[in-house]
Amino acid sequence: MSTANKSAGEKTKAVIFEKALELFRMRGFEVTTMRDIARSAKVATGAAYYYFPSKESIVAAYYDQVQRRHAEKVRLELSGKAGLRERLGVAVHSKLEILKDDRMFLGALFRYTGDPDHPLSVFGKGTDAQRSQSVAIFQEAVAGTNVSEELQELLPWALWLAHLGMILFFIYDETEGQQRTHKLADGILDLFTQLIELTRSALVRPFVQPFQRKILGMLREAGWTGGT
Amino acid sequence: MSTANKSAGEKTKAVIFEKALELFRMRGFEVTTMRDIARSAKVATGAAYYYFPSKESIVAAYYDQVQRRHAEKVRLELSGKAGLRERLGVAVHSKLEILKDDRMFLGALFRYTGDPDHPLSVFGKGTDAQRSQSVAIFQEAVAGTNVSEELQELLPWALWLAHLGMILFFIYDETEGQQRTHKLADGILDLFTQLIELTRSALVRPFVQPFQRKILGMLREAGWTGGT
DNA sequence: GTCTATAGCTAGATAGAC
DNA sequence: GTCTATCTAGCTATAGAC
Repeated sequence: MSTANKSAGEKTKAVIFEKALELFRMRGFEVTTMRDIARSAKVATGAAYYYFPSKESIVAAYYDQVQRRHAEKVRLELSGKAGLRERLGVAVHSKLEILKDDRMFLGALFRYTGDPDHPLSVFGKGTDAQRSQSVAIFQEAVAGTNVSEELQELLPWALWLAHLGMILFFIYDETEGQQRTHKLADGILDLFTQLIELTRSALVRPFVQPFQRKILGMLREAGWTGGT
Repeated sequence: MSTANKSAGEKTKAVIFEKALELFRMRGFEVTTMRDIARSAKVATGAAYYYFPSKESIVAAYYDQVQRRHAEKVRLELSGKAGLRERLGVAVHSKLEILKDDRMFLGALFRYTGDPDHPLSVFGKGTDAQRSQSVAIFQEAVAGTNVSEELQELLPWALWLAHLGMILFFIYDETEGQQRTHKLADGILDLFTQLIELTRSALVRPFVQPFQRKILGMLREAGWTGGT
């Protein structure tokens, strides 16, 4: 990272990137222009476009960085933690911590959610790779804990989806340190964990099992493949 | 509707609106320009902006129309239907039917989801009115059926949220007549209904009740007020 | 390969004349 | 209420310096 062992180009790219984030954080995504970014990085507008084909692509690059950091953080903090609930807490809260100063422009990530063909659509083909990486983090959190095989497959996706919802809530959350989001996240994770517990209870299983089966069947019919 | 009993301005506005939808449907939202719309409606660009302050505001007007139609349709089809499951089916499927030709540009509705302050953000203050109207439709569907008071309050919001998700899925659904979405919708509504049934079963209630309470408490802590 | 300077296109949005 | 002219900003293109 930082300035060591980098070609001139990589340095310039890094400066543009950092200045862009600085402006996004200070003023917001919409109002920040590529001209502003270039000026702030002391390069020509063309240079900014040389490294980032679009303004959104800077946010995409930012999110790549977020995911690298998240993966690293989770790997670190997860070692030694065995309980499912605790592991899920690490995965979710560390993500929110990484994002904590960037609520101002995080919304740009959701801009093309409703446009299947856009390269930056959250659910689109263009973001397959990032999505898989993100799901993999939740897979890691779930792995090792003793849940059924079906759940081992389904849970990471459900958690990924839930975590997207949490990020959205996070963006809207104006409470100090976004405690409201952290509390909600804990509540949701508690629910997840307790529901999984229910799955195991011999008394309730006959009632819950059909639901589980139904949900899985439904998702498969809806085109969910579990990760292809 | 149509051309009777309208001032000149209202007529122009209607023409611009219809031509815009025509172009959105044919070519999509992004690639359609305000100039295209104005040209197609045989007015100057400025005239289009006189009636619609932004391109997105045309989609917003479209969505207002959708909700009027939806409310009407639901009121009509709901009369005589008493079962909860059946009533929910009416509410959801009629919505999808109204939207069926407009998947190409429906995504524009989700553009500002991540921007709390934008007037067209799905969860923002600027769309409070539309949101309440939409929730009211689900309230109507739930009303009369015998569910607990707490659920009477919570369900419409949950359904509204679920229906948003369904619309998103709908946009991505390339199957003939979007049957996949309709099937998924049925599956989700089945789940909703069966879970509510569970709530009533004396055998399982002791297990389910705490969950219900926990979810309500969680949502209230997260700022959910149930409709203020 | 890295970058500047500059010019130009497109399209959303606005101001002011009529 | 409608039009013409103009502004702004994302983005492209190019020619040339190093």
